[in-house]
Amino acid sequence: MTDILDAGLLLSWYDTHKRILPWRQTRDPYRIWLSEVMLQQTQVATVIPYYNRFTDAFPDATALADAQDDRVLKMWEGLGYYNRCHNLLKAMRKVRDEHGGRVPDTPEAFSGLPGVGPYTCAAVQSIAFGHSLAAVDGNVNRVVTRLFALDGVVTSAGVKRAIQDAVDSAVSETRPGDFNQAMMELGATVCTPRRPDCSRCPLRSGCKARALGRQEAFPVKGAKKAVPLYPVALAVVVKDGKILVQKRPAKGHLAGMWEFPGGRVLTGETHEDALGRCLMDELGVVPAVGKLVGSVTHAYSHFRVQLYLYLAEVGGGSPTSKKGQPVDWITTEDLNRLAFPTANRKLFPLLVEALG
DNA sequence: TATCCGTGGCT
DNA sequence: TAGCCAAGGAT
Repeated sequence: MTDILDAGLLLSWYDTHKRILPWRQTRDPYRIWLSEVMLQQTQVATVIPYYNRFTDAFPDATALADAQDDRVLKMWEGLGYYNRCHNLLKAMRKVRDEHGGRVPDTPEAFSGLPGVGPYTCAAVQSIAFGHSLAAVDGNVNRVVTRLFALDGVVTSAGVKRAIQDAVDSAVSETRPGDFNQAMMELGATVCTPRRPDCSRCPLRSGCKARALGRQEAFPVKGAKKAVPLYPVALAVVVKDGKILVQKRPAKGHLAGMWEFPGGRVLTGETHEDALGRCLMDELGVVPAVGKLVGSVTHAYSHFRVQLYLYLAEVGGGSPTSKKGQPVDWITTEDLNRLAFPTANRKLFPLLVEALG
């Protein structure tokens, strides 16, 4: 019953054991919001330096709204899920233009902003404004499915409803922000995916999974899909000591990031075939493909790639964007001024060595 | 409901 | 080592 998820026990534990984190040293809704977006699917230790750089460079919502897209994306570089960055920027501009620069203080107004889903809305509105809304994230899923030994795949409608009902009933009316953070803190530091330390858990006496000795059996996950490996051929087109780079489209995979031209090697194609096809489609040029600079592999969420980087030159004509994506010639020093995906960035040392 | 969307740390 | 996982949202 309500004893199983006891907000009083949880809050007492949190008061004693919570970690000191940068976004816990402020009540600024903008900073709390920024931290929540960065923390989506991203670990605390990874976020901290990014959060500190952002708050230094953009101390409030209007400062971020006024910033140039490329500068913000460059600061996000390496954090992943780049649509979070694009949506955050869109949202800040709405805050500036439609809310007088103040973060909306009601769930109704806040939840309509780009990149703000059910979790982020509940987290920000409870932590920053004291609204009694229960936030459900991966930690909460794990803690609650264990407390109540919820069988069934955690992403199924029934289990999701059971989890939401449990936290809705338990969330503190007086300290909802701390309640939400306490649930997540418990999941992150005690009720961990592997080898949870039940001896340190304030809710251990009522935990059904522990009573069954099956803590690690929850949450139940669905079947996982195999991830394909795609070969990708890329070109370092060199001319007058400069390198050709292009910007990815504003939507989709790695939106707005810069990269070397090239693309998937289709079945039956040679690497040179693929480079010829891709550079003609994207830039309207026929490359003279030279030696292989090097190769790296990289894993994304739903597929892996093996990148093969080739030296190349273009003869007559100059590369021109055929798909509306900006194109630029840059020096090796400029590589660090633009936002590149990590997979491309892995190739930089090989490239610098090859161009020696 | 299922899939897409990154990266780094951990075991 | 290879897979798992993390303070999710959009479509």
